[in-house]
Formats: sequence, C-alpha cells, structure tokens
Amino acid sequence: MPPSPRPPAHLAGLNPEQLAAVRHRGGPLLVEAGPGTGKTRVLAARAADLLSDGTARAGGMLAVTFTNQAAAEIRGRIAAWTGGTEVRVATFHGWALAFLNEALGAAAPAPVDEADARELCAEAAAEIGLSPAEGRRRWPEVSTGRQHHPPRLPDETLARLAAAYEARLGRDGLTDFDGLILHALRLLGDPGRRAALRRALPILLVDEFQDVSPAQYELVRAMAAPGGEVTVIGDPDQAIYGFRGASPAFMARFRRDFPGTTVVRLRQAYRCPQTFLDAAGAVLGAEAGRLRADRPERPRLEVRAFADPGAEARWIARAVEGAVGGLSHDALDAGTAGGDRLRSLSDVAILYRVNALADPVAAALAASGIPFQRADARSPLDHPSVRAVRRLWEAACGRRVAFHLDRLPGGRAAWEARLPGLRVELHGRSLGGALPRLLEALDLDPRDPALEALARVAARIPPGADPAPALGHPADLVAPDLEAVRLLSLHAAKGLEFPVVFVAGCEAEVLPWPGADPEEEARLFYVGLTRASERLVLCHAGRRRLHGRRLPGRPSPFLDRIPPALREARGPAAPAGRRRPRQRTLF
DNA sequence: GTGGAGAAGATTTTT
DNA sequence: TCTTCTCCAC
Repeated sequence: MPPSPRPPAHLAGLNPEQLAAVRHRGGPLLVEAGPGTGKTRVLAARAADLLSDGTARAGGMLAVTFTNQAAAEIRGRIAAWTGGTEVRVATFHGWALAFLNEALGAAAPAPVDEADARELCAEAAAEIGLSPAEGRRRWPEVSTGRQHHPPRLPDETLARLAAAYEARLGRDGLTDFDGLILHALRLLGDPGRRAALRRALPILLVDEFQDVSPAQYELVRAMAAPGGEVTVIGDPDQAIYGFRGASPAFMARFRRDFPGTTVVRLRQAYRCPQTFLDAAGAVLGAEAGRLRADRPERPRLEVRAFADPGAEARWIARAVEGAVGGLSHDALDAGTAGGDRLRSLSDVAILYRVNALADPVAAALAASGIPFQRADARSPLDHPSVRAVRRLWEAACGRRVAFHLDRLPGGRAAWEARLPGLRVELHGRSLGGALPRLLEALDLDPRDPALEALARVAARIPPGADPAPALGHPADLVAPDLEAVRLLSLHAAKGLEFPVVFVAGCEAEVLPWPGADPEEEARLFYVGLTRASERLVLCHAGRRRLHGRRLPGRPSPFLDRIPPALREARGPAAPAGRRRPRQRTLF
C-alpha cells in the first residue's frame, strides 16, 4: 500500500461528520453540535481550513464567541494550526465596539460598565419624574428590552425610562453593552455600509449560536449576505438564556433566513458515557442513542435522597474527599473511596439551580477543610475603592473624562485642577505602572485586599491596552492553578466538563424553577447532566427552605424521566458519622 | 458621610 | 429568612 499523505494537523483525528463541517464550501452552514461532540475543535479547524486553501484571507474572516475566554481559546487553536496566523476572534460586543470605532472614529460612543449604566438609568429616571431608585431597580428590564431590535419595552413607563436613559447615555457620548449591538445595527441599516462590511468580512463563523439574543441575530443577518459564507454552530438543546431573549428557535430561523443552508449534525460524543447521554436525552423527551458515546463504560447515574440540605451537603463533602482520595473513616463510610482512582479537586464540580443552594455545600466543604471556588463570588473589582482607581485611570488616559470626573470621590471640583498634572505624569504607563501613583492620589491603602486583587490583574495588562476586558474577568482574580472543587450554577457550568459532577437540590420547585419555561428548565438540567465524563450524582433533600419559604421537599419531576435502568437509586446515605473538621483555610 | 431603622426583594449572566 | 437598599437624622 502506498503511504497515505499525512493530513494537515487541523484535520487529524476528525470523524466524518466533523470533517464534513470543516471542509464544507459554498454557502451557509449550520452545525448542530451536542455536548462533547467537538464543537470548539470544529469551529477552529474550519477557520484553519478556510485559510489553508485560500478560501479566506486572515483579515477577511471573523469568528464570534460569547466570552473573551472562548475567543482566546479559539484564537490560540487556530494560530497553533496555521503557524501563528492571527485571525479575528471576538465577542459580539467586542466586534461591535471595534466596528463603531472604525466607522465613527472619535464620534464612536464609549462603553460604560453595568454599575455605571445603572446609575445613568437612575439619573434618567429623575429627569422624567421617577425616583432614581425606580430607575436603578428597573434597569434590568430596560436592558432586557434592549436585547431586541428594535427594543421591546412592554409598558409605557418603561418605554419612557428607556428613551430618557438612551438620551442620557447619548448626551455624554456613552453606551452600555446592549447599546453596542444596537448602535452597530443602526449603522448597518445603511445599505452602503452593509455591503462594504460584507465585502471586507466575507467569512463569518458564530459559536454558541443557540445563545444569540434577538438583536445579535439581527446583527448576524446584517453582517452576512443571505447566501454568504456564514457558519453557525450551536446546540438547540442547550439553549438556556431565554431570560435574555435567546431562543433555540433562532437555529431553525437561520435555515429560513439563509436559504440553501447545509446542515451538519455532530452525533459522536467524546465526553459523556452513553448512559449519561441517554439519561439527559430522556429528560428532554429525546430518543435514546441520539448521541453516540465514544467511550465503552456505562456507569449508572447515582440518585441520592437526603433528609435535609445539611445532610446532603455533608455527604457531598465526604464524597468529594473520597473521590480525591481523602482517607478519613468518614470518606470510607460513604463508600466513595474504594475502587475510585484518585482525582484532583479541580476534577470535581458541584452544580445547582440557584446560587443560594451553594451555601450549605460551601459550609460543609469549609468544615471538612476542602478548598473550593464559588463562581458567584462577588468580584473584588466591584469594590468602591477599585472603581475609584479605575475611574481616575480612565480619566488620566483621556477616556470618558467628564463622566468620571463627576463620580470620583470629592467630585469634579476636587480633581479638575489635578488631572492635567496626573495625565502628564502617567502618560505612557501601564495600569500596573500607574497604580502606586493612583492609589496615592486617591489616598487609598494598597493593602486593601480588593486593591491587591486589582494590582494582580493590572500586572498582566500591557501598556496601552484597554484594561476593560481584562478587568471584567473575575476568573483572573483567582490563582489560575487553584486546586479546588468548583461550585457552579447550572448556567455557569455550560461549556465546561468535569470527571465528577454532583448536582445538588434536584427537587420540585427548584428544577424546574416555578414560573420559568419548563422546557428551558429541562434543557438546563440536560446541560448539567452532560458536564460529567465519569461519575454523575444527583442529590435531593427534604425540608429545604428558600427565602424563608418551605419547599415541598419532593424530588424533581425531571428525575422521573430518567429510565430506571440508567440510574442507581441509593436511599438515604450512610448515617452521618462523626465529622472531623480540619483547619485549612481557603482564600 | 455615617449609621440605624424599616422596607423591599431575593433565578439564571456575558459583555 | 436574610441580605441589600433607601431614607433621613445627625
């Protein structure tokens, strides 16, 4: 047999479905990619492939993701496959901001963060005779309305507030995150501009397409010609952001709006065992075997009942200890240590529907001396002292000067005279380099933990770079190699994968959440079940109280949808033994 | 600007 | 039930 030529690195190891998605040419492509089917791999490989045969120029292609982290990952993969080619990979918001800057230059609106946006909404409320408190309280509704294009503002007061808010932003040349998308759409309403953009960026790839908001969907439509080279990848079964306007229906609508769309479905799943896939599918009412597991093991899901949330939390803590090879008698009692291979703490995730459910779990982990990291921990970057430093820094860089001056401690009067001197002094410095001087000017104590966190983040930002994106990442505040169990909401777990997953609080009136769309709740549970690659434990407890209200304490109706053959119901866990608190502090 | 009393509001979240 | 916000007196 003649030696077959080795495939290029970006094609190596792809299955036929993945290969079809990567190699497709000519017209719109929709890739339906279930959990663990190699979605990110395919997106990056397709970008590399389009470059490798000259279909795309690096500058004529854009890949859009939802988070900066995902963008960085995809950028890195493409660069690795293409000998360092720099491809534009951006979030919708990041791209929109760059587009506005390019199109409007100095007239482009400057983005403010959520806290400032809320304050401006309070000011806008006051201008139309509402209380500032009402403006602040209703800002989330305004923001939700602005996920639509044109904004959808169901009541008259809200419409007035939104109009005043937009005017307030516009007066200072500002915009909020939602406004970035809306401004870009407004510009692209001009046919000449739209055509020019389509010429400049003939190739568009969109990740996590099931999560696009209505306005973002319109943006995709404006950016891509109907028969153009547009690729969207997503999983309608994992659409869990309905509360901000996303809907699995956009995947179906894409096929109508982009006639001639080729559809590729990735069915080979590399993360989960077949049992987990089938159980998760059953929750959605899908037939078994819809996704094919690559791995041979067929572990059953464990379903465990507890008397109360405290017992649930303590058992989880001991089970975690067991999974990572804790040798306490209690861990052995819980029947979790034997036979399991030892794992690292970061292989374990504990998931739940609402953050409040994490409290007993966090307490139990702390009592056992098990390090953990909570995704909902408040970012130190929201601290008033950090905000003041960032304001002064922005003003010293000449960004949004008037806006920040009014909001610095002491107000405009205290800073107007000092600012020119600071600007000269700090010119050309990075935030890290400028930090000591900023703290001095603001008379802040550098030993403040929030400011120490800022210093750590700032040290990683190169001079001249806009610090905003890096500062927005609470993940940056934690030591990256932190060896800790992850505590995550089901939403926050999307896109992640762990060998061992516990889902706490699988109970009625938690899952599904009352008043929420039950189908979306089922998809949320589906997301949770498909995070696990080796062991999956579903816990429920009686006597749960939430916001002082008693919940029924029954298991979630979703558990009934899982075929008994796939699950291993264990009654109340082994009697709680003596706990042995060890002193080992976390942060 | 601080602190205490009382009210309100308490899913999910990225940019 | 508990935390956070708001308002007003100091």
